[in-house]
Parts: sequence; structure tokens; C-alpha cells
Amino acid sequence: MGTKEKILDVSLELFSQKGYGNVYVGQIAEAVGIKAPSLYKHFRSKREIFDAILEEMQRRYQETAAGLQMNGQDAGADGAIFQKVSEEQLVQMGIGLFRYFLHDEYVRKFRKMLTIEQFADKELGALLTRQYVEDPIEYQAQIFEMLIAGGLLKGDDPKIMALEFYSPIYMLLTWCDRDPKKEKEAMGLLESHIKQFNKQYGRKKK
Amino acid sequence: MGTKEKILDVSLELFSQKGYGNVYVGQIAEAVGIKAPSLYKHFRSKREIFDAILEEMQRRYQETAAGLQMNGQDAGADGAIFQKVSEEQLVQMGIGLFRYFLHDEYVRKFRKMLTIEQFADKELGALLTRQYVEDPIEYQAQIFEMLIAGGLLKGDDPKIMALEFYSPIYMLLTWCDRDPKKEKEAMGLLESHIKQFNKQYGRKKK
DNA sequence: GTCTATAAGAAGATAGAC
DNA sequence: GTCTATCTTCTTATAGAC
Repeated sequence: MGTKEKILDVSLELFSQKGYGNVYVGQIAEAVGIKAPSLYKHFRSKREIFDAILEEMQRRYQETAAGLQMNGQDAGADGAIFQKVSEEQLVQMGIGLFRYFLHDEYVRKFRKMLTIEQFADKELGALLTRQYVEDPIEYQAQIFEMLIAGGLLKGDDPKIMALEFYSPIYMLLTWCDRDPKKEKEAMGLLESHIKQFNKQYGRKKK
Repeated sequence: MGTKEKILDVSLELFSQKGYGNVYVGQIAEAVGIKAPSLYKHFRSKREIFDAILEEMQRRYQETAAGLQMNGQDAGADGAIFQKVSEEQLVQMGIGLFRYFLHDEYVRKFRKMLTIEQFADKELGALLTRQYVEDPIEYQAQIFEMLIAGGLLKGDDPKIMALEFYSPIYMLLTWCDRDPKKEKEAMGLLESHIKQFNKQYGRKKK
């Protein structure tokens, strides 16, 4: 890893723990293994480091989102993918989303950074809302709408279903961000939640 | 309001917006209407201001919690209170909780401060978890357990019910903290959610 | 209790040698 | 690209007059 990438890496780690204002360029330099003035050969200022992180993480998110929406245009093709929806698949969808958000090192650190900076920087607050409230709910509402249309789930308000499916995921996620030791307990609650969700909205098997 | 109280007041406002490390004593003093050195006649240090806020807000929370748990020991008496549970009452319980968390000026600012400081200060992270995850879920699980025992709701896992009832409240709350203009939309979603919850878990009327 | 003046130190950033 | 030395500004806190 080049020095420039290492600077971004350790800066994200520090920003996600202490927040931008409580991280000093000396700390970044020390974590990288150089002296503070050397940082300025790679970035013009501390703010430029922050901006570079922001840009890179948004790029990655766009990539992931584009990947997830797959055939968003073509509901027919998506329907086919979920042809055989089952409790097990709903559980996998929820647990998978949770695991990805929680375990991907960059996703986790960036979410923590957004959380810390959300009120100081309106743009970051809006980003947090988009990435962790509006996009997931809209995406899941679309999926539920297709599953209902295909007769695989019952229900009449996909958006409320998405709110009810996703909100516990989000809350358990913020819980584990504060205390990673809770992951096992959170996973158990999440599984119970999804099974309950399936019991409520799933079509009877026989 | 005495100067000492005013210092705590404006400090909480500033800390909840920028975070402890990004607030300077000069800003606090300016907001109070005095010069920075005068602050030190009321508090020995900036940290002491922060600690005083923390202590005061925890005192208020204990007070509120004690009030809410009412007859927590005496499930019989609590049962009586909820004798005539209805959709309208569930809605009022959820909306009421939401409104209180969102509109009480001190509660809202303190929550934002905890949110900002949660990763830098483990104690504050634990406090946020207690006040906004564990206590509400435990409290609501107890209520649901009583309502089930009394035949007013159906369901077999009060804790999962509490998770499903409360998580959307929490998510909509964090959403509105970032963007208060969303309150009306959030309130509408919340009401739909609770009605859906009641449809799933409520005993049929006839 | 509030002020002005100021100390003491921290933090971001630059200059210039290597 | 990394270093040491240094500049400038900001920030917390104290001293002492009123």
C-alpha cells in the first residue's frame, strides 16, 4: 500500500473513532509511521485528506448501489430471481445485509464517521440519511412490492413493510457499532425478528 | 436564569451541534454574553461544564424512568391501566413516545450530544445504548407481556414485539434529528406502522 | 462576577536540508 | 519523500484591576 493510501486508511480509522476535529495531523502521521510535515507532500491540508475519504467512499457506495439495483428497470427479471422466496431466504437477505454493513471495514468506519459528523456537517447528515434510511427502505419496498405482486408475500403497503423489516436491522447495527461484543445477541434477535416478519407476511406453504 | 444555568444551557446546545472538542470556551462565553475568563468563576474548566451537563441530564432521565415504570413491581395495577387497550391507544403510546423524545429540548440536545460522542467516550456510548435501545425495549416488552397475559394482544415473544414496535420509532427519530423538516412525514409513517402493528398483534374486536 | 492582559501550550502548516 | 526547525494562530486557563 502506498503512503497516500495509508494516510487515507489511518485517517478514516481515526476520524471514525474521534471525529475530524479531535484528530490531529500529528496523530495521523504517527499512525502512518512518518512525521507530520511529510503528510503535506501527499495532501495540501488536513481537510483535503477528509475530502479524499469522502469522495472515495461515495464512489464505492455508488458502485455497490448500482450492483444491488441489478435489474431495477426490469421487474420481470427481478421477479424471477425471487421466484422461490422462503423464510430461509428472507433470513439470509436480512442477515446478509446486516453482516455486510457491520463487517465491511470501510463501510463500518465510514458509517461511524458519518454518525459522528452528521450534525456538524449538513452534507454528511444527508448522506447518512440517504445511505442508511431512504435508500435501504426504498430498495426493500421495491423488492416487497415485487414479491407481493408475484404472490409470494401478502401485504398492502410495501413501504411500511420495508420500514418494519429494516428498522430493527438499523437499530441493531448502531447497537453493535457501539459495542461489537453484542453481535451474537443482535444476530439472534435479528433472526427472530425476520422469522416473525415472515410469519406475518409470508404466504402459507400448504 | 442564573449565569451558571445559562452556561450549561448554551454549552449543551453547542456540544449537541459540534461535539465537545469543536466547541471553544470563547464560543460558550459569547453565547452567554460574557467573556471567556468569566466562565472560570462558575466552572473550573471546560470539562467541568461537560460533566455538570452529563450529571444533570442523567438525573432527569432517572426521574423520567422512575415515573414511567410506575407500578413496575405490581403488574396487576399496570394491567388495570391498560384494561381498555385499543388501536387508538397504541398509536398514542407510540406517537407520544416519539413526540416526547423529539420535542423535549433537553432530551433532544442530549441525545444528539450522546450520538456525536458515542465512539470517543465509551461511557457515553453505553448511556446511549441504555437510554435509546435497552431500556425502551425492556419497558415495552414488559407492557406487551402484560397486554398478552390480559388477552388484549396476541403474540408469544414480547421482546421481539417490542423490537418491532420500537425500532421504527428510533429510526424515524434519528431521521428527524438530522432533518426536522421530515417530522410530518415521519409522523405519518409512524402512525401507519403502529396501525399495521395493531393489525398483526391486536385481538379482533368482534 | 465581569473585565483586560497575558501566559503556556497545542495544532496546522511552511521552509529548506538531505 | 522524509526530516528538523520554525512560524502563526488558536485555545485553555490564570492574574489582577474594577
